Amino acid sequence: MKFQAPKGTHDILPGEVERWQWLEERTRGVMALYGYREVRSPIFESTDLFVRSVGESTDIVRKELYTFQDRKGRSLTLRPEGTAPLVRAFLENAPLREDSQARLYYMGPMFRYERPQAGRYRQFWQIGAELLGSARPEADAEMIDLFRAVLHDVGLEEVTVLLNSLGDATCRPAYREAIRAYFKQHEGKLCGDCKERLATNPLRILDCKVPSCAPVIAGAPSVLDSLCPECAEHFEAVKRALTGLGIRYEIAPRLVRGLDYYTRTVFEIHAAGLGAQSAVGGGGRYDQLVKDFGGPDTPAIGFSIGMERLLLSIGADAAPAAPQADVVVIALKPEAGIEAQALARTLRGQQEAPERRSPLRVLTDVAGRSANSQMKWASKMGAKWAVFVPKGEDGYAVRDMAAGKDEQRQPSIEELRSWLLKRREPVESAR
RNA sequence: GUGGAUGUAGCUCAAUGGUAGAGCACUGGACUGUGGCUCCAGUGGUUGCGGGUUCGAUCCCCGUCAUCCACCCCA
Repeated sequence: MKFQAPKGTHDILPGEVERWQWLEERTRGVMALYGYREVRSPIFESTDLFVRSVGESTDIVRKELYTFQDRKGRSLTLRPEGTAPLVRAFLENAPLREDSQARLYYMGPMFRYERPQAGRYRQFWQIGAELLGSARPEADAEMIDLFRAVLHDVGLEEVTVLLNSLGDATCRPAYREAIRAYFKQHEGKLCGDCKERLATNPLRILDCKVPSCAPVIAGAPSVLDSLCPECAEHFEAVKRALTGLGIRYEIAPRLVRGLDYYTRTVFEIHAAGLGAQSAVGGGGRYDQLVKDFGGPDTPAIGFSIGMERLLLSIGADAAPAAPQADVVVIALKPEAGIEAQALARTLRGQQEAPERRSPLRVLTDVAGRSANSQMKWASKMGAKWAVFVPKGEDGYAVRDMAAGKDEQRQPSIEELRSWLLKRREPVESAR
């Protein structure tokens, strides 16, 4: 074959796409319940937007961006995450700032140049929500509650919420130096990657999974012990709020996220069945980002969920093939093809006024197959009825496919249509 | 960027150093206007791609591309 989908991308086909549509509908429903409104931002942005927000030393910026130049030489990048674009949109569009607490969400593809594996793709989909304008712990709690609500709505209950605080501009630099000094002392016992991190991003060492690093990490000072009083109080208040909402969590002092803009609260939610990539999503507070972008002082918090991972964790059982048609019009003779097509068109009722419309999904063969084959096909399409043309002397023959019996003939098209509509079952949404 | 496994019909898989087979699917038929079961027949593959070894490779070697898994990191 000449062409194939680019590495790390994939097509979502009928049979699978129904699960996506279902997830999207459920998510929109939950977002609406919490009063969040959707923002659809561009899929590419100025490269600087990501470099300056996500951070120059992060892996995402250093080696995972899809960056290109347009015809005027501007450097653009396919978005690797959704928060920075949304903050940009927030600052660019005054209507988003009307409410002192803006509740926004997005849903769409993100792009990162990485080696694909289970639950990881170069184009992947995220659902994200952002709450801008509140520094209060209630905002943190609402975010995590909303995250859980989305998972709950699609049936994912068995999850672990990991919670940590990274401090703020007051206490983090000191902690960063403390940890650098500590690991410097034990540099000899660290793995090669961690030796590099010592220079680039010492906090990341805390997250290392190499067994030989474990003892050194275990002895490292904890972020939580070095929080300034304000950050410590905020963290305590967030924990109290979560408890108040009945949300269980685990404190994860070594949870460090891969984007530089986070301050104070960070969290991840993990689920089973995802292979090595067990996080269905994560997020955190970013109190400085809006200001860094030149906007007003606007504390904010957000999260993102990986849609592939979410679908993976709630089970890959393919949805039963949804019926594709209610009615199949069968041409008994090859010459009846056009008559079949015309009847199908009328039965669909698409020409009717919208308020009178109750369309039947109607298919008819265009491959010129035998009546026998058309019947087999009608079964496969899940049709409830087969209607035969040409019309007989006493009307249209109708067969109930499930019962396997022929119904009374319908003298005219109008009677045939109302007969079918009367017996039509409501279309069930794919699950 | 690193490591391991894999790559044969639409799908799931088999086979042998001598120019590939099954099941399912698909098409037609056995069924006197009409399906689901059963049966019969048929379509369909330059064995991922490119080189090399060999009289000859799908099976051996090298490269490459892709997929899967793991590392890194994250969704």
